[in-house]
Amino acid sequence: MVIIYPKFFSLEQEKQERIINAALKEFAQNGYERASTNEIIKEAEISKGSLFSYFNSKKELYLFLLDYVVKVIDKIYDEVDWKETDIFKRIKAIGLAKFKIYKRSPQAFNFLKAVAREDAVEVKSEVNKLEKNITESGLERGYQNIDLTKFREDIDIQKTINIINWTILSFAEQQRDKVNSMEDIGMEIFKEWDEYFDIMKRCFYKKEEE
Amino acid sequence: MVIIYPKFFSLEQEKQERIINAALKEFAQNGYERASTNEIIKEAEISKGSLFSYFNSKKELYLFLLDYVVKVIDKIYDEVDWKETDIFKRIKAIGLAKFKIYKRSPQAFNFLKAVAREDAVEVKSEVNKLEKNITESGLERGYQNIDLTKFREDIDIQKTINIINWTILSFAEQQRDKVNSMEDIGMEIFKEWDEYFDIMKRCFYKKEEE
Amino acid sequence: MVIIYPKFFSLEQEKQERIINAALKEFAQNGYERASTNEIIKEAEISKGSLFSYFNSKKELYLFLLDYVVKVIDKIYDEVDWKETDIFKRIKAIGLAKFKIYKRSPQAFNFLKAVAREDAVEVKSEVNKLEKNITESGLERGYQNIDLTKFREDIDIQKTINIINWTILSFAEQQRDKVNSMEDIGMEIFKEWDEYFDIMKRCFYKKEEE
Amino acid sequence: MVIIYPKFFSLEQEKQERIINAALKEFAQNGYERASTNEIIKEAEISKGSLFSYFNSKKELYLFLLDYVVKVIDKIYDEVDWKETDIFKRIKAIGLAKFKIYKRSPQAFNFLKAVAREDAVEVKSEVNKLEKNITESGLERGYQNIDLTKFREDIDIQKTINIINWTILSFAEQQRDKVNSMEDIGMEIFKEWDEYFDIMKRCFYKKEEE
DNA sequence: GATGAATGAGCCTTCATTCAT
DNA sequence: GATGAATGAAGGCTCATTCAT
Repeated sequence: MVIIYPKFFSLEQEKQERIINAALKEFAQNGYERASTNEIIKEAEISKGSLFSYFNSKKELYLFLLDYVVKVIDKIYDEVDWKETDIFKRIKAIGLAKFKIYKRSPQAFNFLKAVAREDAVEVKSEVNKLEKNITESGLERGYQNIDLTKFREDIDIQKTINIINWTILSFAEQQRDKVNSMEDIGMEIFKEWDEYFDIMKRCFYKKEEE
Repeated sequence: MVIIYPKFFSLEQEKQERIINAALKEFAQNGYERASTNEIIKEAEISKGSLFSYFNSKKELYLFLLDYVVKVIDKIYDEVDWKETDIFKRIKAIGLAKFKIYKRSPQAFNFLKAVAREDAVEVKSEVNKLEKNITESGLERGYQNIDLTKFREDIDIQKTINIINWTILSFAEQQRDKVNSMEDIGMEIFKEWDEYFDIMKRCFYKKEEE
Repeated sequence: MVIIYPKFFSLEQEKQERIINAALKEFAQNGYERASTNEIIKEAEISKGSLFSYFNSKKELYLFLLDYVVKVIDKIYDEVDWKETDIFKRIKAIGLAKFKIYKRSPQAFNFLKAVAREDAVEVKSEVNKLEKNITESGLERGYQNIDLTKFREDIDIQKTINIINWTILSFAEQQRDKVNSMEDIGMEIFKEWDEYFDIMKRCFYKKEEE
Repeated sequence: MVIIYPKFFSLEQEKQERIINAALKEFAQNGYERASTNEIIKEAEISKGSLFSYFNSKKELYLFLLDYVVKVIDKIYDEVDWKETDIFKRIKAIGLAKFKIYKRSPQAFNFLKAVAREDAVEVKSEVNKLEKNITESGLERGYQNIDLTKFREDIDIQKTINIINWTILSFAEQQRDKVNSMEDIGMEIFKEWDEYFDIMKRCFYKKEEE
């Protein structure tokens, strides 16, 4: 399961990045199957033989990138303030962290976005595994240390958190389809986001909170 | 724009179904581009020449399936009781109709799910057209005649309906990922579903509803 | 070598003609290989099975047409006045006969023209055989009973006749490339033709002829 | 318009020739449309992928060959003595040059012959361009600097030159059909050729020439 | 270690021919 | 005898992977 790529990692940093970015970009733009190794080597300015000596196949390259983006996600969580106990503020903090990371490595985000839509049989099982992983560990971490006493007492809190979560994710996806690139994102999105938060706070929290 | 396929429709029912199901399955699993007509004819047990005499190209076959699933969706709406004005009962009715149809043609559902992720240039415009169609007519019909007075007055109703909708869809997707086949689905899922409804009803409706 | 097609010949005259004309046209327009039996049956309004029961293959159909046009050519020679002994008048008579026949069955001429350019391996040998046949029997008949005393005595008459013949054929081919269809042919071509005749008469005949 | 094929030209000479000859042969025998790249690679003993990496498509391969044969033709004219002003000696010089080139690359000649009959839409315009080119530059060069005073004054010189030209070409074609390979060609053909020249000289030149 | 030419299985599509009705 | 649905070999072309240099 754990494969390391000694040949690749012994390359100079800059070359590694060139290859990773070229590959992320190509897979993000075209999906697994339609992505062309030719385009990747052209963009990364390396030879065909090199690519296949670092990784052994297109599939392994893809799997490597999957691992790579997991680390990027981890960085997001590192930037979040885990002391904040209000769930909506926490979610917001995570969202902002994501946004900052995106600014730093947009390729990884686009790739991740594409991964979510990937359905090539050859990599499907790995993709699903990753997704389950992310979701679970995300939830675990994401909702650690949350102050659950703020919630109304007549509702199932875990399910309510699910509703909040699904709402955020679905809203994000809806926005993603609206904008062409993350560059377009402005503050008005965050404003609309807050409006959803307000509804949920008003409905799911006890009367006199905050 | 409206092409009919007389050769295909004059086949015996059973063969038509074999072909449709084989094609739906292959496209659902692999997306437009990577789907192989070879696999389709193998699964449907027909010859290459036949497939291309019924439909004229891979693209037309795909477009035909697009039309086909629209009809499946329409059947869903035909089974729904549109006189019911309570939004949760309405959603439940739609959900049950979907479920019944799914039992009858599961391939169509998987295909539709794949269509949503399709980005092959060759069929993109048609896919988009369909999606716009479904979304619009879906929303139009889905939320027609709903009694909005039941909602609390201190929240934006349209946004609240979005939350309800996203919750239902996300819940359904989550369930879909859990079970391997729809065969496994039992009543306990509907029970859990109702629990989400209860939370939302309790939170989004006025105090004294029913 | 001699194959007859009893099934075909027992059809009613009108149907035979429909098939022949459709086939001549399709082969003339597209050459042997690119010609489509589908187009032929569509134009002739018969079924696929019928075509292949009359003739057994595309190749036999083509060979049949080859035979058919030979008969058309024979008709040309039947219309020529073989009593005329002057070679140039004879050639002109043949040319005019060709022209008249063309008016009656242009398809056959276009087919013949296409045959001359045919190079499909599958029918090449038969085409060559036919061409040799036509050329030889054409020359035999064409130059029967010619008054050779008109020619100068210091030149080889057979070779001179070859020169005349080649000149006529090459001139005709040149004209054929210029005009798009036989419809365009006017009298000015015959005038230019006569000018070549004049040169040759002046040069190859004895001084004081006629 | 001018495409070069660096991948192809960087192959070793012998391989280039194998490919060129295989392609010339296949196109000559079958015409553009019916020629099979499969046959070409089989004959040239290269792989499918290779052929399409050198040239990008069947069409480009064909166009490349068109260019190639133009160069062969140019070589012919380079070997001709353009100071000779007698038309028959000039024609003979051209004929001999052609013959020598033919010995070196017979495939090119057969290809050129097939090109003249080509009517595939995909390459028609290029073929026509080439033909116009050849015809014009051929006539221009071929009959440059000819001493026209040798001709009789009572005939149209241009038409007479046409007759001479057609005779030569037709004679050559007749010979080509008689022999199976150019290996068979001996001096007796040139002897017969001279006899035609003698007739024409005697008839078309003024009485007291040379 | 790096290169990129070579490979060949696989893609979609066409069409002459067969054969059950 | 007539039909046309079914067949499958062959077409041009792509691309991940290999391997001699």
